[in-house]
Parts: sequence; C-alpha cells; structure tokens
Amino acid sequence: MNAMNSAARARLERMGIRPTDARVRLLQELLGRKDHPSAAELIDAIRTQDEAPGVATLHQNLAKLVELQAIRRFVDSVGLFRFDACLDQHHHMVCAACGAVVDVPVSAKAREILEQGAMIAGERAGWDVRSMTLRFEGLCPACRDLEV
Amino acid sequence: MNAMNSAARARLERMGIRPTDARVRLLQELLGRKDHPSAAELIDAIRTQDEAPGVATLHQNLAKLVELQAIRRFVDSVGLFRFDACLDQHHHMVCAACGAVVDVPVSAKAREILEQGAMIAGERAGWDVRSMTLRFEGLCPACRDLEV
DNA sequence: TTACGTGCAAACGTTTTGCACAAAC
DNA sequence: GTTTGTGCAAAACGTTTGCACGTAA
Repeated sequence: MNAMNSAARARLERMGIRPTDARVRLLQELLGRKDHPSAAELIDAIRTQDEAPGVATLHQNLAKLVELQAIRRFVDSVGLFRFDACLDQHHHMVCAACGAVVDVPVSAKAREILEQGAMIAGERAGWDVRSMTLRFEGLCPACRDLEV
Repeated sequence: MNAMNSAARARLERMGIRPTDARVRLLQELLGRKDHPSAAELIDAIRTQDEAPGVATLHQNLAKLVELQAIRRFVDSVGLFRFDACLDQHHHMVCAACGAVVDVPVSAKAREILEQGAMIAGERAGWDVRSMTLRFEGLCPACRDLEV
C-alpha cells in the first residue's frame, strides 16, 4: 500500500503536477486495479477507504491525468468513460453480457500485418493514421457458463 | 427518394414491425447516409425535410431497430451513440480532431490472421470470442491539412 | 501573495421513462 | 377493442462549469 502510494506520488511529481491527496489516492487506486473503472467506481473505491472525494475534483483530476498522458481514457459500449493506468499498448476484450473489459495482448505478427493494412487503407483515403485499437467482443468465462 | 422510401419500408415490413412514417423516415435517412449520425443529427436531418419528430419516439425507434438488428449502434470517442444502417462487417477510422468516423475495409488476409489471434487469446483466457472490431485513429484529410 | 487545488451547487447535453392520446390491426 | 406507436413533459444519468474557500509553493 505504501509502495503504491509512493509510486503514484512519484509518477505525479515526475510529470510536474502537485501530488495532492486527492490525486495520489486516485492514481494509486487506478494503479492497483486490473479492470477499467468508471469515474463513479473510482469515487466509490476511494470513498470506502477514507472519506468522500468531490465529484468535480475527481473528474478534473482524471481529465488532467489523461491530458498529461499519465492514464488513458476510453468509452465503453454503453457510453461511459473508463480509465486505465496501464500505458503499454494493448487491446480490449469486452463481455457482451456483463460489460467487463479485460486487456488482451495480440501477437506482434498480427499487429504488424494490421498496422500495414491500416497505413494502406488510410493512405488510400487520404488519412494520417496514427494508432489502431482492437476490440474483441464475446462472453467472459462467468457469463459463458451462465449461457450454457 | 421514392426508391429509398420503399427500401426502408420493405426492410421494416420484412422484420415484422409497422412501417410507420416516423420509422420509414428514420431508416430512409440512415440508409441514405455514409457517415454515422448521432440521434441529434438524425432529428435535425429529418426535421428539415418535413416537420419535427419527437425525441422520445426517435430514441425508441432507434432502440427497436438496433434490437432487431436492422441497424447498428456504437459509441464514439466522446461517448455519443452513433448509428449505422450498413450491416456488412467493416471497421472504423476516426478523426482525432473533428470526430468524423468513416468505414474502412480491411484485407481479408489481415482479418483472418487477426481472428485467429483473437480465438487463441480468448480461449487462453476462457472467453468465447464472437466478434472483432478494429478502430483506427488519426487525422482525416481536412484536419490533416489544417495541422500542417 | 500568488498560483493552484478542492468541492459544493448548479448547469449541461443525451438518453430514458410516464403518460395520455392517436393510429393500426 | 386491443395492441402498438407517438410525442410531450419530466426525470435520470454522467459530465462540466462557476465560484468561494483552502492549501501549498
């Protein structure tokens, strides 16, 4: 817990913004999770540990962290913003039933082929393609069992 | 216009829901567009042609069409629902600057390799992977010129 | 002391729901 | 006459903004 606390603190200092309590707790929570919490889930998670964080502050801090590229933001299939402290390139596998999102590594070869394809498709259409994301949809182990 | 009108009407009848005016106009508009309009954009587009459609009705009808798989719904990068009458499998290329979304075909070979990768990754994690979507991000021709 | 961060409250934009009325089977 | 669809108004939801108050450099 303390290790994570200082990891979060260090990350904040490294990018030149004040490691306030609200920010350290937020980043610490995000670093310690493997799922992709929404703003509301983050508020809940932080609330239970201590007191209550302000909604506005949390959103402001999330926005700042995204802007500084300390975390990533994406939109889930119901239109909710979700956040992710993992900066390595990875793709998402989402459960059609429960909405769970897990990270999935894709083979380097597949990625290479895809990126080539992206460049070709983009250039043909006059686009400047900068990144590529894969999204798999299916059933997670739990929901798969329920369906059968 | 009349051809599209009857195409929309036929599509509605074929799936067993009443081809009311609101629905025909909605589907007709969607069939005639190559972009991926949001609900608000659809309302605007239909409003100018004739009178004003009800917000609730439009959303209800969009939801029904999605449920019946007559159209597709997805979420854009700012969290807005966007709709698409094209049912062929295709991927999306989105502009980081203006948010435009265009369809992009991906070579069959690339897709095949990717799908294999998805199955392997999914099975390894105990998932039942059912589909795969690619999302390219970059700058569309117009925004690209502005940046330079 | 000056810039930055917090958090309440209120505003915002999109989507959803309750309901009475109208139209189609 | 019963089911189905419409559309107004109001609610719900997540997010953003205005602002007064703290807190840290």
